[in-house]
Amino acid sequence: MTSTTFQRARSAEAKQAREQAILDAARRLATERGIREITLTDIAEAVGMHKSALLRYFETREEIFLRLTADGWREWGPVLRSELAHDDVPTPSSVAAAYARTLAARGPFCDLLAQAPLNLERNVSVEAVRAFKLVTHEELDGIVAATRAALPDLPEKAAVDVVATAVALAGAFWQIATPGEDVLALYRSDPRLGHALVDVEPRLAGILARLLRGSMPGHDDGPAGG
Amino acid sequence: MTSTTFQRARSAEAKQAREQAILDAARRLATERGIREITLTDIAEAVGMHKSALLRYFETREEIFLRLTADGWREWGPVLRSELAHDDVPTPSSVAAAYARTLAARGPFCDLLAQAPLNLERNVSVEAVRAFKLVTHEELDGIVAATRAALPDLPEKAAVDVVATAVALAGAFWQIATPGEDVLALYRSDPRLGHALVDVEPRLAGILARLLRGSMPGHDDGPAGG
DNA sequence: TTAATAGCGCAACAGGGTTGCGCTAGACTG
DNA sequence: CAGTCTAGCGCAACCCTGTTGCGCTATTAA
Repeated sequence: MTSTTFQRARSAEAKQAREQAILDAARRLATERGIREITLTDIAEAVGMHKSALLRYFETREEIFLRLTADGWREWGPVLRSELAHDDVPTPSSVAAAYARTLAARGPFCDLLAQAPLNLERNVSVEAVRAFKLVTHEELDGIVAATRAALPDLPEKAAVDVVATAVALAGAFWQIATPGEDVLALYRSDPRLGHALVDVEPRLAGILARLLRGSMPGHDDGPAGG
Repeated sequence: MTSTTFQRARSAEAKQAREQAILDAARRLATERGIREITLTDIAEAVGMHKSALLRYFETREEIFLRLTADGWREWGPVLRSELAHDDVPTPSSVAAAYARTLAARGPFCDLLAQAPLNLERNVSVEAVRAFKLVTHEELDGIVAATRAALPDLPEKAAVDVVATAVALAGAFWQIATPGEDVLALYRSDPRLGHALVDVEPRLAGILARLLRGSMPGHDDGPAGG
């Protein structure tokens, strides 16, 4: 890919560059089709090397995507924090909208978020899980802090739950919103399957807004009792 | 399994009984280990037949679990509706608790809920997806109705979102809460990975309660403005 | 008792991830 | 610049799981 004949990576920098090339190729493919559809062979020929060579850079197929997920967190976190920081009059609605907007704009990341606990964290060494979780929790803490800076009354535990909910829903809704062509046609044809068609961003924004409102102090079943 | 020598199923009833035996075996195995771990061979030898014979009852491995998921909805729906109906003084908290209690008591169902849109609905005929979605949506409608009967002020769309959120979170939390033995040990050893340890029921109950409170009319960013 | 039907096991196949072997590119030495 | 050593890579084999075609024979009906 880089040159006509494939070069071997011997220096540390060359190896790191190759590792990055693999991640880039995997990400590009993941953006085109879903993660489920991508095989090691696909990635290998996109990079221009044999699939067995990939596994000298990553211990397993899953580790490649787990790394992409960590990268996704490191990109999404700062973007969301920045949006929250630049929100002049933050309200539950506007904060929720920021979550929904930044997540919905990252389809492949949502795909990864859904896959991570199910498939990705399973066929990987404990060390890899550890590295991944540390990144995740670090970004999560940053997002929690930014959210509470925007909405100071929001308790910390509630803020953690909001982030967890946003991530889980983004993953789930993305999966529901992107079925195969044939299934999509089915949803459109049968009126009874109407709400199988999910519009991720507004749906997510609405739910998170209501969750945030209900998470503010002074709501102990008050407005809804009996 | 049923008798010493395996009997062939020729009558319609016998065939249906065998189909059910396959589902029962798959369910039992799914309760012991996760769904991910179960192969066709496992199910086959639990039933007492060859794996290739399973595929004359189900078009694919995924269809077996998709059918189990539909069964799960048909069991969970009535149980939850009944709990909601017998709630004398329904509040967002008590309704949320009912959701959380009934879901957390159904570990394998949560596992299926997480797997369904990712893996199960993918390698299956459109007809099978259709049948599954019809069951799902029917139960979902019933649950929405029961929820609004308990909390009459809750708008319909908000109720649909609550059910969707409950299901998505139950699936996601279940996956996070049941990693491999080694990963679990990791979580316990490293204090920084503290909130990777999720206690599904109270967590779910808390989030759903706050979501319900925030979904009641008269909360247009009011109590949290500025 | 015989003939027809069709459920099932077997064994082969397909396609994905993973591993061991050996070649040779590429860097280092004198 | 030539020789040597190291280690990155391709190849091919391997494993495991889901899936399919073939043929036997249990089962049922005549």
